[in-house]
Amino acid sequence: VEHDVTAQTRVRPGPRRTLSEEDILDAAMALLDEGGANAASIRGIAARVGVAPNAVYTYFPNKAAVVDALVERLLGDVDHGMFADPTQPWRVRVEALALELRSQISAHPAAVQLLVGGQVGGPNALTLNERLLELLAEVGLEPADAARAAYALLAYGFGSLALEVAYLRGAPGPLPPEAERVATRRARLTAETGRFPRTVAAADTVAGEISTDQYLWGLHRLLDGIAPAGA
Amino acid sequence: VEHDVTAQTRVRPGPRRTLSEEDILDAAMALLDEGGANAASIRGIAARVGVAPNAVYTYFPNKAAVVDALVERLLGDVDHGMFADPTQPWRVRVEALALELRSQISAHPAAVQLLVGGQVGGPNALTLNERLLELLAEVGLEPADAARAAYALLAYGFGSLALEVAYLRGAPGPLPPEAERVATRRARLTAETGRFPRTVAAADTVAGEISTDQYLWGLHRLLDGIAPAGA
DNA sequence: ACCTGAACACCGTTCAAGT
DNA sequence: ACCTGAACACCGTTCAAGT
Repeated sequence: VEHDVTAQTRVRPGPRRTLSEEDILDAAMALLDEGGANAASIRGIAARVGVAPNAVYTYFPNKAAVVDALVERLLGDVDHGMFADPTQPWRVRVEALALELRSQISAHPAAVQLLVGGQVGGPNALTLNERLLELLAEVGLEPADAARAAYALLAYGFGSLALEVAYLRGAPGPLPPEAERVATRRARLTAETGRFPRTVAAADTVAGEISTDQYLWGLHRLLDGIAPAGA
Repeated sequence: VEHDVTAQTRVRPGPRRTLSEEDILDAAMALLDEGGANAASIRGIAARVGVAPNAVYTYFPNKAAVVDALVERLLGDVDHGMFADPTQPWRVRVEALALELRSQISAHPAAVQLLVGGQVGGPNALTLNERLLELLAEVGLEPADAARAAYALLAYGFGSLALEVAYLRGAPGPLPPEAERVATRRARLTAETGRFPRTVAAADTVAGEISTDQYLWGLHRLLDGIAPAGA
């Protein structure tokens, strides 16, 4: 074997701190988007940032912590602009938040599975809940009803997201355009026309409707029930 | 080494069909309940039913198929009794279905994660959707609104379940009693009193309330919005 | 403190082989 | 058709060691 010069320049252990928590989360998110929930592995992240697998444990205690941080960062990217604007009608503000959350999270479909697995109890998650409670208090709901209403709204938004992403079955990549999703859902069902006529008909009826419109329809029915007077 | 008699009685490959699909699902469910979502592995299932890991592939093509079958069986166990009773008021029937689904699924908390990952498009899932659409049609909703309402109800129920189970953070075992869950949720938050006063207050306000009551409150607000006349 | 190689105890899945 | 052992390409995590 010839004299190996590269052996001396080869990466040696030692403090370098070329990485940051953000770098790791960036890598995790990229893997998530490219390869689905399973692709965001510690080993995959390490490979992507060019480091040994166990080096990740210098930045996060375990994989759950990475996932939590990822979800938190995602929630932190939610734009509070219109939601926080007190000059807007409260329904417009709630709708804006609902749409922001939906677009932010469904931009990374695989993250929804992580969301459901985790606690969603980090600072950014709590901040969102806090702002929502403030708004509901402004509307005139007494604390107990505001609490119940916030829970209901959260559950509905959460569930809609899960239904939307269920379409993918964990397949990697971004969500296809809404029209395509609606068409696919319908096509899958047509085989079942005999046994589930109403389900198929329902897919037909709302076929022209993008799923965001269905999402907003339900949201407003819930709001109707919560504050019927239309304060 | 002495003469090994057991070597001849040792299990040999060959057709025996001592197993059934049901046996495999039973094992998967038991592992799920005992050890959480990760415990329901192909290898774990195989070990529990006393077979080599790859023998499972005689019954199911892959792990996803096992999970799908598990979810389908869970939905098949939902009791349609009161929900199917036409003599009952429609709200009572919807509530009965909502409670049945909730109790059935939260009896196996780890299954919720599987539910979110999968399609929930099997025969039993479609049957539930079909019956719900029938009922909404009986109430007098036109097809398009019935479709939207079914979607909204499904999303809400789904999301509530996810929130309920998020409490566990994937820890194995059954859900603790509701009172305990409410107390734990509150205890976790008290550390944050300064930054999230309303969120903490909300946890206090509804602390005496079991989460099923919160679930039903939201359900009825949604129903109020869907059919305000109270038909 | 930050990183390494090596190892441990796992995964899902495939393949060739036995009955 | 149903099962086996062995293997492949993965996991998350830990440990001892290097700088």
